[in-house]
Amino acid sequence: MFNKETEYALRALVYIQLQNFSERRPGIVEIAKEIDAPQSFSAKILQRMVKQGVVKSLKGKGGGFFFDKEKDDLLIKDLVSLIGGNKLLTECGFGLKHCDCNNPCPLHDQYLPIKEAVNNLVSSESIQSLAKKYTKGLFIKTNNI
Amino acid sequence: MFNKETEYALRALVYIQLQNFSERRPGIVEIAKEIDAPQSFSAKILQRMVKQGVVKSLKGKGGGFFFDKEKDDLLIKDLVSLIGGNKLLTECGFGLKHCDCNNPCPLHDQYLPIKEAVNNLVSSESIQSLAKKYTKGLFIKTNNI
DNA sequence: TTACTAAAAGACAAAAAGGTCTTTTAGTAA
DNA sequence: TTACTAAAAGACCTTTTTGTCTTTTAGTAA
Repeated sequence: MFNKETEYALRALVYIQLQNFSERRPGIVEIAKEIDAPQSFSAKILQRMVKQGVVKSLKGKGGGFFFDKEKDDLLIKDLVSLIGGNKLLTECGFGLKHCDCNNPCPLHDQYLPIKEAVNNLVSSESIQSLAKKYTKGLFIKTNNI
Repeated sequence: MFNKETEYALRALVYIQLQNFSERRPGIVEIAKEIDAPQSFSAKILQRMVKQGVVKSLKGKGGGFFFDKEKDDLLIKDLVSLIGGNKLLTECGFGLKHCDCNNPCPLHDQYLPIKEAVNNLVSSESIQSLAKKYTKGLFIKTNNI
């Protein structure tokens, strides 16, 4: 559904939030290991996230990544559009440049509800709501990856 | 939703079927132009389709691509799995290697019905059913791309 | 203030996706 | 049988995605 960058960002941010709930600030080595993603690549992605104000970081001993508690939850939709997106949300399944209800491609009728469901998913869930699913004990292992 | 290769194959095959309905066998130059796809790339893709028995071709003057009328309709699902697939159908939205109802990722519950809808789409539509939508006058321009 | 820890920056590299070009082969029609 | 048309084959190229590596900067704690 998402590209690798978005996927790693998603997992990393959920992990950071989960640790933040226990007043911990995980560092990049720990994060990459726990979410099973390449360390340098994850570092690069998180750096971008910090630059864009999505998450904060602290250097030096005891440092790591954390969310600003004052800030609103981060919707998956906003994360996705920040990184560059999910083609499912915008593009025509048949590849037409101008496909809509008035001028539909042959897949349009069946594809539209799928798009809407994806849109609904990314609009209704946030990094925080996903992290809470872990804390609610719905998942046994954090690193079941 | 699909990668470029699948998308071009889909459009090309629908166009071929549509022309076949009028007893025509379009050549690669015509096909590429009508479906708005790179000619050489489309040629390569259709050659693979011929090799795999999905569609037939005839060389020389008056030649071109055509479907074997004796054969069953080609489901989009089968085309997709032939080319290499649609990640939407198989992969976990969160990127977990082992994600299922017993061990769900935090996106699982919302993502599952989406997957099912995609599966339903590709299982219920075929090149022929899509081509028929054009012949039924649902679309004004064939090359509205 | 020194030693250590951790993020920041960005050049570089590998792999995959997407695409082009040239030559060969096969068939048709005149 | 010649000229033409069209697909087949495959080497090669470009761009994007995914990822690595090294150096620098910043902050913390002792």
